[in-house]
Amino acid sequence: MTKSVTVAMSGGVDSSAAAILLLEQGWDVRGATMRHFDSKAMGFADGEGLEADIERAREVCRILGIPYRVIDVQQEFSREIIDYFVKEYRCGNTPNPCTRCNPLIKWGAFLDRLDTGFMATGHYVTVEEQDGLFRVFRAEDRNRDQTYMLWGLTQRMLARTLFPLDHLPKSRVREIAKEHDLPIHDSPDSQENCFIPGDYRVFLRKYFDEKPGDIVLHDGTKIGEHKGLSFYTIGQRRGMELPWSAPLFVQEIDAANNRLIVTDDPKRLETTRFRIDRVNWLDGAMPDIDDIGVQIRYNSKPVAVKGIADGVVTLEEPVRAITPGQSAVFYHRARLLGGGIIGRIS
RNA sequence: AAGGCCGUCGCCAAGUGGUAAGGCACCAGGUUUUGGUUCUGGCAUUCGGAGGUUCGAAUCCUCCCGGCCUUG
Repeated sequence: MTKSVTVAMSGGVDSSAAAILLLEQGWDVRGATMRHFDSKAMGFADGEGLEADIERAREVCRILGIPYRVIDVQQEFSREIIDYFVKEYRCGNTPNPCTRCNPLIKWGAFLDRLDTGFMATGHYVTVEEQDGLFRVFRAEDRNRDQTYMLWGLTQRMLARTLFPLDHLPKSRVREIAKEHDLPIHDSPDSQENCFIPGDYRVFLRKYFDEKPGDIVLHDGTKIGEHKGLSFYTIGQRRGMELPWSAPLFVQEIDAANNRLIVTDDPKRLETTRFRIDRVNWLDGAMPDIDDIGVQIRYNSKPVAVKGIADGVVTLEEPVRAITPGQSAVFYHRARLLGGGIIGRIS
């Protein structure tokens, strides 16, 4: 009997190609998309946003001749992701909704509702079973690697997941889509925040009022006024609207005093320690490995970890703009070990 | 009132006769399943105003306007 798998279809090239590959491998393939928010209510125009993605996914499944359905996870998404997103900005943090949505919604509410044993996604990551554990590795096409977003996954989730794109370059994925006459083979790669059209700050204003306050230099001198703390994140350069001899970067968000602390000295953005909360290790526990690197940003190189103890990560060398609310992701070379949420180190 | 200094892009600022550097800010793109970073491109036909000298002026001269400092 053929095993069945549901491909989480985004309406894009990657998940569509994943479905094709699985079909070629002989799987009983179905397609599904999660409806995690109300496109219209969130302010997306017709032809954009989730409903448009759903129609594209539906069309792809029609062409491939596989069943398709939409699974509603709005309640969970609203509670776990949107509320969280707003709350984090409110207290001066910079949330990373994707890394939370993955374990809680996509590999949570969505996966729970599938009627197939497996789920497949269009992520560019590699998974191998070693010593009875599923281990996740960076994609061969490093430019496409998406392991950073998956630090919250567990063995239980990985056991049910397939990543058919693991060894493919993006160019090949596009070819596959084209060979099958999918209308989306040349669709653009990336979106921004999937549930917010345009500027996230406009969205935040529906939940709370932005409160202007002081912009102070690292020595405490007031040099301007900010538009509301949620307009900024650590390391940010744009948006201060302050003429200065050199670029100014956000050094700290002082939510308690509604102040934005900025600096023109990039050295001051560097840190070698940070708190880490809600840690998850893919193996179920912190692996006994010496050579651990941590990546504190989606597009950056990992830095060698000196130690992890009492919820504090110490680095071998300073890193710029470590930002509370963002994800710190641990690696051993190409292998994803786990991650956590960066906290404030008082 | 007199003497001195100064007035160049939103801010800072080069340029003292040869046809407007640069930094910041801002804007537009590229990169990117968060935010941010970063990269690329754009950004004064014009130098407080009006005249004059000159082949040619932001640069020299005259007057006016505005700001700052010093002495009354």
